[in-house]
Amino acid sequence: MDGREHDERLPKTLRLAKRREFDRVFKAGRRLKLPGLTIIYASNGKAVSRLGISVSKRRLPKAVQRNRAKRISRELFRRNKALFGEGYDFIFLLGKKFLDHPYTQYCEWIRKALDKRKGWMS
RNA sequence: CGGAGACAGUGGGUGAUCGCCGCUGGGAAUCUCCCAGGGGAGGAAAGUCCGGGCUCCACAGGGCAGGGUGGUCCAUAACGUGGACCGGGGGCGACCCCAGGGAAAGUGCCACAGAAAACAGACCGCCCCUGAAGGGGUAAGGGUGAAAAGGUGAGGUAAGAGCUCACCAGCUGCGGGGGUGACUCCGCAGGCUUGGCAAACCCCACCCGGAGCAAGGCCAAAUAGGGGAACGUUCGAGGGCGGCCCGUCCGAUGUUCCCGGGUAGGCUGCUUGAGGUGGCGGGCAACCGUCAUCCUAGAUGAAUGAUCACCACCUGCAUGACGCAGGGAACAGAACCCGGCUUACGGCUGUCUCCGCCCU
RNA sequence: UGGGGUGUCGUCAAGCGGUAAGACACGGGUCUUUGGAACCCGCAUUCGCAGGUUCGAAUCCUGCCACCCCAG
Repeated sequence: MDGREHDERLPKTLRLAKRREFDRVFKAGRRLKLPGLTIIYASNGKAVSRLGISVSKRRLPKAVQRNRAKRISRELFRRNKALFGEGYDFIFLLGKKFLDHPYTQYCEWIRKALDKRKGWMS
């Protein structure tokens, strides 16, 4: 894949960082369920789409597991930014089974799921 | 060769592509981007079980309450940690384990069994008196129990008993030798001997103020409210001065400005430290001194990653050799910083020691 | 990050140094044509785990493990 054509960067400005931002998406967002992963999204009125990750200490009790799950989640968003369009905030809500499936499997699932919901873009 | 004991080290590497967070330099340019360089998890970062530094609060000194520690001497900033030694226990041994002060200050507990479980006492028994019932003496033997009031031998006696004696064990006191000390060795005297549990209450000695970096410090929107100044408006409510009007002051209200507290948010604390490495010196050692040298993460909805290839390195098969297949790790992720303890952990390497068997 | 609490049979639980109450459930039996109810009997050798103290530990001490709750 040619990195110059697609912007695969993910600086802090494309991340949700405040409690209010998370609360807004949780309250107003629509949900998309995958095994071990729930994607919540809501439009944000900006020119870019942003990512927030939420993982419960109850579901993944060890810090190593949580860190790894977050990193894989970031890669999923970063390498597939084109799929997520513009002007939306996404929250990846990670579950206990998230680490049971490999990265490539989730790439496939997200691609299919977002294709099916083409309508939400327009 | 096999088994065992005590320790120490290591905790993957190279390359490619796409990313993340600080730092330094430069450029856009205004609080965000771009380029280059360099840095970016651990031996336990963990559990949060102890101890300190640091910060704020409290505080004359001392005591009480509460909590902790518990052989001795060292080490240390300090410790519940470490070292050496003493005492006790386990192992053929290398070696390992021990909260290891006080029970003749006091209180309490010791189930069941047993006569009796702690100022002793007497079931069977033994002995004496006696016609028997019963009375008296005794603690050697039996039996119970986790534990039964020194052990062995001799004398002694109606039968017996430290009742007497010798030796042994233990206790107390004194003297002497060794050791800083815990303690140990030797001698003498005493009374013959006084159970266990203080991780039961307790006594003794020593130690401990409380909270925690979300500590603490600084900057500071919006909104509401507080203080002050200036100007202005009108029904000027109401009130003070005044006999009354006028006037004047306070004042509800409006605009502007200033001040202080302070929320969101931001900055700081924030990484150079009881620091690492090496040499020399002191000490049995823990550790200490000194010289040289090095700078080694600072995130904050929280960076240190993903994908691919190859290789160290393991496992299995095959073994004359080449090789083939699979895996490519385990435990685990910094959150103010150190010293310990404890727990988790795949594989590999090294040093010293003990026991057994065989060969020379 | 800091603080607090609980682990005893399948479930709810008492016991707090001396052979581990009880209830429900479960298994067997009596009764009944059968089922239910009732009655009788049975049911914890690891009291979360590992050491230690004690003659003796679910209970006391130490170290772990798991779960739950609270503050921000």
